Amino acid sequence: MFTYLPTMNHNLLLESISKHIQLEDNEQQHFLSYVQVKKVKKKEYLLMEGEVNHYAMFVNSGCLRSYTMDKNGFHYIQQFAPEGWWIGDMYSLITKEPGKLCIDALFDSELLLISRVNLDRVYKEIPKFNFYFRVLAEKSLVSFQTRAMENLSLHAKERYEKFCFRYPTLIDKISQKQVAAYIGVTPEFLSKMLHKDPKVNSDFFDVD
Amino acid sequence: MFTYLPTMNHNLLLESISKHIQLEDNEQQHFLSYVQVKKVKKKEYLLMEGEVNHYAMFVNSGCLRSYTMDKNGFHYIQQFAPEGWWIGDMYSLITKEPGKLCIDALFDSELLLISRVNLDRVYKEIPKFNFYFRVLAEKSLVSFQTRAMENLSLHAKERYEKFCFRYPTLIDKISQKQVAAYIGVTPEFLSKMLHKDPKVNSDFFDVD
DNA sequence: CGTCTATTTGAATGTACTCAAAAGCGGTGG
DNA sequence: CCACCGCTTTTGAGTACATTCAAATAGACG
Repeated sequence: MFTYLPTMNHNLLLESISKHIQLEDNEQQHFLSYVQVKKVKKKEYLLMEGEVNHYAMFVNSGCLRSYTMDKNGFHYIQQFAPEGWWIGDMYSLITKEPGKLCIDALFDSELLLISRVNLDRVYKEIPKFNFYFRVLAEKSLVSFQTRAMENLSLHAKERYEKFCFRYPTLIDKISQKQVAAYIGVTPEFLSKMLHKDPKVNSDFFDVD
Repeated sequence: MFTYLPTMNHNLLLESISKHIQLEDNEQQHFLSYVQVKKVKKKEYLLMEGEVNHYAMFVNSGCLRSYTMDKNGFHYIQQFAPEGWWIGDMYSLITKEPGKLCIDALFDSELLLISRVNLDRVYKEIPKFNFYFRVLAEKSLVSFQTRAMENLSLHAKERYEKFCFRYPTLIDKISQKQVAAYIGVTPEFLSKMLHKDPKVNSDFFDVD
């Protein structure tokens, strides 16, 4: 038998889990036996439109993104997943049917994968993971409820500010094109928006 | 001691639960002891902006809505909750902090309420409810992920069609104003949209 | 019946898109 | 190390979708 001792690769994930539930040593090892490490290069696909998503993915380093495409080839980014985030096509994971999301890597990344099949085993064998993933799903739900409303009610500039607030570590790492696809405008418009009216606080220049 | 026999009021809820988990008779009674019935009149508030949401609400009959307001007094409807739906301010329920949602009744309605405190007891005393509410949260998550993307990528007309698809029972019951607040347009624009270009399929009228 | 709210309609306006073309930037190969 | 290629960013002119404001009409409810 293998023993599944936690390695450096698992630190971030175990830390996330320990914030919500307490695992016995054997439970931890049992859980980690269901987890595999995967390294991907920038631009590598983890899921393509129309595929069934077999894995929930936890990002150890790097950054993934999930997005949909419309008939005109426009991208709409559903989520970025920097270090410490989970990502996947929840629809496909739940229903086991082909989904509409693409997932790929914005940078070289290291991931932890847990297959849907193993996830079901985890729920059955270590029921407290129902609690962990319930809490995660609820938090994610709040985040998407908020974004759904923001996408209706806010102008592009305000959506840009929300983006900056939500992903402060990404602003200076990803291209404007990615940001545009997240806030739902064309790259051309985002460029114009960021140039005109450069948010100069005129108070700084007030001279008598 | 009271006994908490299921009444007609609980049928819909028990049905929903039984689709996901199986309860022993004593578990069912235990659960129902945490649930209270509430009747509300049309336009009655269940939660106002800035309040802490103490109850998860299940709609037995009638219909609730949750919405936010912007500085101009515009309404943006996050969700309708017709018969058989859960509703609440998930942010406030999770964090125990004041939320930004308002919840009120579109029609006279009958609700089942379970307080956050009792919900925590349920999770502790009948852990399989973690499974039930995890599955619900995941489904709701998918729905809001989808809507967040739709609100970025679709035109008003397409968002209207999605609304019709999502709430087929509501189309002929609620006012255009409510629909406008859900799809994120002004009532004036929705009115124009529904009048011009009345979706006549010209094939039907093709004469040689 | 009267009042209040929802709906309709029109004209002027604004936010964001489309299309086009030029300039900038990064990586790769010779 | 430079030249080239592909992709991103910038900029402009014209357009489209949706809003604002205003006013008239229709509907709902006590």
